[in-house]
Amino acid sequence: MLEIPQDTDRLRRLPQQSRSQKRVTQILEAAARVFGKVGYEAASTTAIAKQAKTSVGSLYRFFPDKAAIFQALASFYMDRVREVFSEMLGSLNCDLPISSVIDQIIDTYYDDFLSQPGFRAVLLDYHFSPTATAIVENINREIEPYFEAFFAARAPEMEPEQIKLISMVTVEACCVLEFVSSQADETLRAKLRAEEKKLLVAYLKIYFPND
Amino acid sequence: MLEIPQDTDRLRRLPQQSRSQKRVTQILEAAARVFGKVGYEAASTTAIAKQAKTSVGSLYRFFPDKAAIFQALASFYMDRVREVFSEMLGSLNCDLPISSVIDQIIDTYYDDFLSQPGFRAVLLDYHFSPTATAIVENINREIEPYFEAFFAARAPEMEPEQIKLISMVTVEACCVLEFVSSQADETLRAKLRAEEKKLLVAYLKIYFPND
Amino acid sequence: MLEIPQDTDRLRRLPQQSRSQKRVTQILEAAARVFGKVGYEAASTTAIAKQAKTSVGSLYRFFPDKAAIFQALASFYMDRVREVFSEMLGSLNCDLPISSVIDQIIDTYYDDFLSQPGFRAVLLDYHFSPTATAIVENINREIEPYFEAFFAARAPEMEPEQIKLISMVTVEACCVLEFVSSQADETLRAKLRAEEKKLLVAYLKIYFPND
Amino acid sequence: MLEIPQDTDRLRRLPQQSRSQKRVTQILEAAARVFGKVGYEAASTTAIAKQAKTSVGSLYRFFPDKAAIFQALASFYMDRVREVFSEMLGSLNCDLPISSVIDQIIDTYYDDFLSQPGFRAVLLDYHFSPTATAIVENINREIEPYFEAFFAARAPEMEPEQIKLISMVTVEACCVLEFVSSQADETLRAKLRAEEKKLLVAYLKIYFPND
DNA sequence: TATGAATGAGACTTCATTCAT
DNA sequence: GATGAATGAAGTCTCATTCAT
Repeated sequence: MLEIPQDTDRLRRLPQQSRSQKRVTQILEAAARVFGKVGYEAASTTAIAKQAKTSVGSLYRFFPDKAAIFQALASFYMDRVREVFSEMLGSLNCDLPISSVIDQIIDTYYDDFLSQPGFRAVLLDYHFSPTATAIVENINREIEPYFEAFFAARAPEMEPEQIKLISMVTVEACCVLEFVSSQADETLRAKLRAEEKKLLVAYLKIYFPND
Repeated sequence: MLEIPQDTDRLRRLPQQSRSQKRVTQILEAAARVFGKVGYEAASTTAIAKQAKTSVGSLYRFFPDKAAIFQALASFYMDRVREVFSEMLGSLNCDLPISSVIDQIIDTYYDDFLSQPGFRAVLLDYHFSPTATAIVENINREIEPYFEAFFAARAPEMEPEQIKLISMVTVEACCVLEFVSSQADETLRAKLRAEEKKLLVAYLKIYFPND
Repeated sequence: MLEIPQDTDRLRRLPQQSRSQKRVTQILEAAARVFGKVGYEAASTTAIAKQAKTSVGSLYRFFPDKAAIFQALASFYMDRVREVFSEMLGSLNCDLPISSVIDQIIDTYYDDFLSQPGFRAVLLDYHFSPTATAIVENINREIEPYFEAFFAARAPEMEPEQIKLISMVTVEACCVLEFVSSQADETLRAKLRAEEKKLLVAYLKIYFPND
Repeated sequence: MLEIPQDTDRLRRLPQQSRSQKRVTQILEAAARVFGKVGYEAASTTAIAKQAKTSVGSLYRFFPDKAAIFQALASFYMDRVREVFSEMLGSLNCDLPISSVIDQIIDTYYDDFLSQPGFRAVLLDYHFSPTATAIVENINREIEPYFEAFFAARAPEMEPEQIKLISMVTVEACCVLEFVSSQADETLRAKLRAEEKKLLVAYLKIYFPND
């Protein structure tokens, strides 16, 4: 649902897709696929172009170099993440039990992001590709502030530092099963996801026992 | 303690290291450093050879190709992981509270494995490098059986499938903070580790409330 | 005065420049600038089109390929050179001392031709660009006949071969300072030009001592 | 005689040509040929490697990039020019008539340098190739000081500035026929060279009438 | 007819792998 | 057995040229 295509609800907002925008989108989608499959370093611009059903030349009309494609992809995801999380955590009914919140968040994060190989590639390559590291801010870092706000609302008396820590753990814990489940079958994935929710809820209950 | 060097207790035990073995060890250590710094793809065999203070030629006497080095490194870590975990989980006093067990396991896993860039590289590249993926079995999968045995001993009546699931989650959860903390400072790392222990213990208490 | 622009007296004479002719002129001017700055090989057709305030597409409507632009530019210069030299050497009063003739010729050659980067580019690239070499006749070769006629008039008894030789040397000598002076400042350029005139006059005095 | 080969008198001086030195020499000779044929921009590193009967890989072991090859070639020629001219002008008997000096100088300059396509390439590309321009000092500028010293010895009372000017003209005049004669046949070349000597001598006689 | 996006051959450069010394 | 120079396939990127709009 969050694939980069132009037919997304989210992207439909753009007035009308000019030829260029369509091309850029094609390339980013292709890049997501290729990076997702083999990683940044092993991804060749030719392969990306082929996936995008264009030529290298066209690709280079839009992106100065390979790193820029990665960066654009990362930026795209960051924007989506920011959008989705801010909307989700902002609009939550404050009386909702934490378990419901976690339920929704994990479902969204998995379905919209972690399930996409391109997103996973950005997450992983961040650790290595010198360019990538220089360019991409850890995407997860983007999400933390939303959790902080959310937790602060629940426990106004809690130390900000404490809240920050819990938020970090929460965010990271969201990725946990990503790595396990990447090769698992559908049924197992579902079970694992359920477990992950339990994991996170159990943890948060320590700090927010009444929610 | 788990650095690959030949001065390890473990390796020194070998009657006496032949010249070849020493050379292989050097190369693997070098590979761990280089893979750990730039990842599999960006690592060059020349760089590894230089780190190992040998020549590419020598390197290729021991390993047929770059993938083989990666594989050997992964195997090495797997063996260590198996050793350490089997020893640790096997020797645990069954009356030990789960929190203590988790405490020890996480400390060991972090200090002996995740703190090593080479180990992290294997973990990350496993997702991409086509060769690597083909070659390396998910290291974590190696650890699960030990947890299964451990949990089965605690809750003999539990469904094997259930146990398997809990083990998977437990193993994965051990990696959680790896990614967060890689750039964090010492103090923060310590705090995060403490949180991670809470996270896992809270989860396991669901299934083993009396431990 | 010899810049290629359409506002030249020479070109304005054309009944009225068709749109096409104007466009061709623009392109050639642009080509002169770009070739003059970076040379034939490094000049890109896009850069030429941009300089000419057209599109590559339009450029290719008039010229089949890059080499053709170079050729056209060279032809243009050759025509100008032929025009100017024939006029100059044809209209000279035969009683004029050789030094005055040289004076005028060198001034004209420098001011109208060699000072133009485009002309220099043609002269230099002639030696390399395989296409260019195949296409362009040595421009200087165009000028020789005029000198030959001129010298023959002065020394009717001289061997034609001898005259040919002197003409070649004369023509080449005109270029001499071009290369030195290209980076020199105004004052130095003037001095060098004066010396060049002396050089040539001294030489010609050998053969035409009374002129 | 000044071709870059290792069998030159000049280069023979090197104690013994190691494998590397031989390879570098091969590459530079090849570069001289290729640059000489098509110019810097149009010369491909592959073509140079092929000419040198090596692989691109080897070429890049010795030179970081194409520009470096050009630079090395230019440096080589500069060194030779400096050597040859300093030796020649330094060792000249001061009583020698100027015509003899010019005779020898022009012969040497032509036979040892200008006849070599590689040398001509360096001379020409100096005007264009941005890298080349940045790198190479105009070789001719190297020669001027030797002429200045030489002329100053002949006419101690002459203004230094005047001497500088004459030297510049002399050096440039040496190149004159280079361009004409590059496509001329043997006989014509000889004749042109003789004329060039006359040209220069006639000019210098203006300033040094008694020599 | 004018435009400039698209194409893809080919240039430069790197690096896994081989092999002569 | 050790070394590291040599090789060349493959990757990134540019630009002459074409063609749909």
